Amino acid sequence: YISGTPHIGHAYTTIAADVLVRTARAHGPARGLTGTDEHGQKVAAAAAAAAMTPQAYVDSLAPKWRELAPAFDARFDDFIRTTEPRHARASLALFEKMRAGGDVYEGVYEGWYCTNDETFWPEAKLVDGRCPNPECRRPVQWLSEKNWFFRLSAYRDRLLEHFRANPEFLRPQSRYNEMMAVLEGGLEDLSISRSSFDWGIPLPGGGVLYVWFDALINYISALGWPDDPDGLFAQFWPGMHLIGKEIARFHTLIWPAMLWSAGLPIPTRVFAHGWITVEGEKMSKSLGNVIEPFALIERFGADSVRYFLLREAPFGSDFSISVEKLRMRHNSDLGNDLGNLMRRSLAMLQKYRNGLVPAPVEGDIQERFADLPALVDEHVMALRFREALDEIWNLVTALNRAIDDQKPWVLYKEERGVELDALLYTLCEGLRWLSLLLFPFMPEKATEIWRQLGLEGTPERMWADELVWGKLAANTETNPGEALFPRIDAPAAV
RNA sequence: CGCGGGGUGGAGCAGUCCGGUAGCUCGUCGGGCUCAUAACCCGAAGGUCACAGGUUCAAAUCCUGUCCCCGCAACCA
Repeated sequence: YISGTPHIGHAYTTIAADVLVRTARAHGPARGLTGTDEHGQKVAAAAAAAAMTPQAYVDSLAPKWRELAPAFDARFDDFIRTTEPRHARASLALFEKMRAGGDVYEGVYEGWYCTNDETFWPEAKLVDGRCPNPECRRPVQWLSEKNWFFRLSAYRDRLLEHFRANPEFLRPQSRYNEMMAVLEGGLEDLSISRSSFDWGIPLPGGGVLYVWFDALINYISALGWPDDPDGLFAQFWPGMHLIGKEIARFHTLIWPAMLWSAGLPIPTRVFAHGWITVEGEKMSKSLGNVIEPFALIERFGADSVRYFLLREAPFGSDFSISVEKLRMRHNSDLGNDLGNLMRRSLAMLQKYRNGLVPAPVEGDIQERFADLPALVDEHVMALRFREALDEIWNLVTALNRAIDDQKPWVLYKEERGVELDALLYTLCEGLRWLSLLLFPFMPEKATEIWRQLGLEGTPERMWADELVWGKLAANTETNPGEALFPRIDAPAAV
């Protein structure tokens, strides 16, 4: 939803989706979509306040949003704005299809309306019969407008059934429970058009589509539905949705009902992640604690931020971030554990074997981590990013430990070449695995590991072909280089 | 009785749905090592799992009640 500029929370969703898509691509075709939702009364009001037309207003904001994903190295295949013609076409087509099926009818939308706030208020919210907005408190009027309604109530039982039969449909559990409670309480029909303002997709008979009704459709309009000229809809729908927890209701109740109504398949799974808070408090301009994504990238690099957001807390629950925590993670996990592992490994290879990779060997590490790729894949596909990274870090730790256990500097001094070669190979091949496995999480740094190992291209490859122990060829010439994650010191005390 | 989340060693968090020796990261202390980004490895200390009842052979985990903290309650991920 387009409003102001993106903050770190938006980046969170974007990054998680990117990791998911990149991991999926390591197994076959996958497509990632993001974009902006640009209609609605709020946008119209904000535009008016800025003395702009709504279109000019959203046009002025959209570029910042389009930059967000690339800034974090998130590569999506498409970026859709709900103000694009392709989206209007699909939205109207879906509307018509639902109407033809008998689920859309004309009705009267009415309630207490505050003209100043341009908002309908439920009776219970009114304060002494006036607008509940503390800064308004004007008298409200009873307004009724003729609108289109969607027979959402008719889908309640089917939704309940679907939820019960597919406990994985909505994750995490807390959101699932919440939606079950809503369903058990019953669903009311939904007004899906507005006639009191005009910033939206115009309907043939007058009025515009309700912003949420059209916004949800972006997932299929971007795939080319209904004409599907490129076959994308056929190939990639139904897909998965990654959203913030506050819009679970729209994505798991209303959206599936809309799709069913039009005879289309519903999303395979919806994952509603939690909020990011700053030092335990909600980010807000008045508190002055907003973390600006572009500033973080400048200081830590996109990959460290990506890593931090997905490693720090279980995906799904709210979590509290701080720049200091990010700095600690950067230094300890990335710099000390991973970066230093690569550095010391390649330094020894350089020193003892002129930087040439010895012949492939198998061993404990290879055996112990044979299942790692499958495990990581399983975790990522279930949005357990933290668990996936925990598993990957077990390999990092195991390699660091192997160095300490086997003391290559002693092996070298005592001229125990076979043992030394075996260890050095294990380290290099382990690093190659790490590069492949970490690519979805940290594309740039993973590629740097790949490069320093002396490999061609990038680690964006099919796991089934590449994550085979022993694939790193003997005599590969490594290119040890700069530290992967240079230490970042705390700002000097003030 | 509005809705939701949470209270677990110094800090930050897992574990709670499907009861069975309380786990991770950071920090602290001690040791090892010297290839490496003052990095790495090993070991130790440290917790009445908010409180009170209950169920059970057994409860952080289930049930009941209480206290405290934090979000939300205009379409903000």
